Amino acid sequence: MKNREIAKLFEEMADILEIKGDNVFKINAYRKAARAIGDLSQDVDTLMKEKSLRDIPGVGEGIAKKIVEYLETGKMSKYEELRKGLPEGLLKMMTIPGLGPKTVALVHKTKGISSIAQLETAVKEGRLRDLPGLGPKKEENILRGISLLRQSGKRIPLGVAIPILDQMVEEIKKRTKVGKISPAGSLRRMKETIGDIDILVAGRNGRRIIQAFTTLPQVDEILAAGETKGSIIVHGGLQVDLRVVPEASFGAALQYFTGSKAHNIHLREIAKANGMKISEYGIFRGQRKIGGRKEEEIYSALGLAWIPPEMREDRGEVALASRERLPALVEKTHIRGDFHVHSNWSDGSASIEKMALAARDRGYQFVAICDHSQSLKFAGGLSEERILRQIDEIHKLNQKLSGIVVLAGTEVDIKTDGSLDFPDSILERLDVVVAAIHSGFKQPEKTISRRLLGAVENPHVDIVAHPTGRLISSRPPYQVNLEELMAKAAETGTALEINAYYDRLDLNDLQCRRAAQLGVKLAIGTDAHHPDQLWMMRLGLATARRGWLEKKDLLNTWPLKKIRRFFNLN
DNA sequence: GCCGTTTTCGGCCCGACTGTTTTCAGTCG
Repeated sequence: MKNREIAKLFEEMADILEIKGDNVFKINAYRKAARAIGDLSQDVDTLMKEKSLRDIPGVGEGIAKKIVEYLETGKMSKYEELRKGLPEGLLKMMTIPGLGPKTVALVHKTKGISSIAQLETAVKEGRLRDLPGLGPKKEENILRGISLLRQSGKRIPLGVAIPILDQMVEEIKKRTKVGKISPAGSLRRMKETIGDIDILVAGRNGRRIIQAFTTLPQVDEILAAGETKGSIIVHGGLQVDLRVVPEASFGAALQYFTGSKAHNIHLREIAKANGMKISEYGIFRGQRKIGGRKEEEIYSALGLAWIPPEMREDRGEVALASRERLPALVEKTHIRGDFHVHSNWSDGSASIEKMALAARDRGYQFVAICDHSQSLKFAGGLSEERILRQIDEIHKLNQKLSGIVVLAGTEVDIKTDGSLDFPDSILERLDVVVAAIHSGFKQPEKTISRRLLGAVENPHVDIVAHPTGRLISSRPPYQVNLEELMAKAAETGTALEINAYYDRLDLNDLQCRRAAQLGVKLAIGTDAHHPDQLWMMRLGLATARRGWLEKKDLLNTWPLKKIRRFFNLN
């Protein structure tokens, strides 16, 4: 799958054209195409063979030709040509916050600067003073941008950002009187990683609210503090922006700042084509404001159904909203249980009973205890004898507990040779068999795919856990032919997991969507090792919603009876 | 470079903040 690779090339071409001062619309066209290609759930190679590259929105004759050239020859001549004579360092300089293409081009042209290090030295030696538009403040900003880039600049997992947000919102509420307050941006869309946190507040006294915000104890640095916008860096290097708007514009602002950018541009195009204009203050026909207090007013003025934030990525949702054909996304209240938690029998830190009671407190009807299997020594994997004892213990516990059913399960290892870590005689005694790869991540695609396909074909395996093995902040996915895996899972009635652990989210949003298209059922498991981690169901649910899943697609929403039938249990 | 129930040419989202400006450019989201 070369999608990401190609997307990156176009993205880089856009950066280069920007430095060269080329037509901004052409630059945007490249960016738009790059994003669309990066978002594809199907292989571009397949699309090329089907002659349907031009069906990708934003891909026209020119870009399609470039894709074909790259897939056939491994090279893109236009890219090579643009790259020629352009130091790598210039593109790196573009990533310094506050520094854009104009400034990069200026210092390169006039001072021959072509790397971040050279830029830093030049500023410190005062060699940029004579340039137009470069005063002392700007020099200071460049240095700060460089240090900011060095200490952070990375996106953080959603599951790390959410607790930070919750704490800040509490603190702001304590310190000043605010009306409505809501996260916006990628956090509200529940994207798997967050670049910065956006908070939106309805209130009258902007200056006072911004003041309360910029003096929070978490603040490391203040980047901006105006009438309506404050921007800070908190400990750990994360940027948090807060905006204050009047109550009458709150909906418009929430819509606007939630994005995504591509989604908003799409809406604005529709508005413009129909003689309207959208801004964060409302939707207008001429001078007349026709909506803005509520988010729904923006969408309805455009003839669209309200679109859930998780879908706002310009991946086809706008067209569906115009035809009243949006999927009815699965909701929190639909969730009846968790398919994958650990106990202190393996590497969890709480007893089975504690996990069960915590699940009951969350309103669940069932929870599956899926401890590791024998090979996983470092995780305290259960021997055959111990898992039989655990099954007994779970049966006894179910006699005792009311209001929650504990399912006896396992997270059985798929070993490097493709065999499962328990014999069928054990697996057939379990309610839920979750199979997963924990070793041999570097094996070639054919080998890994064969291991996973073997697991899916085993009649006792109900769910394949974290199917790609990626860790968001530290490990790329292993090589697996997902398309083939999904087809086989659909055929055998095996579910694929949405592992909701904050560093996994595996399958991810687009993969979920593709799976559902192919008729695969999904099952969220939090992989919680402690009762305090059960909340991550929220992350798994978000991933499901971002993957456009409906109630029927997700086993967690089904009654236990129906689940048992799907798993072929009596 | 893309795109078309206004268009195959002439458009292509919109506003805040900052800094260095005396009316605006650059950057960001």
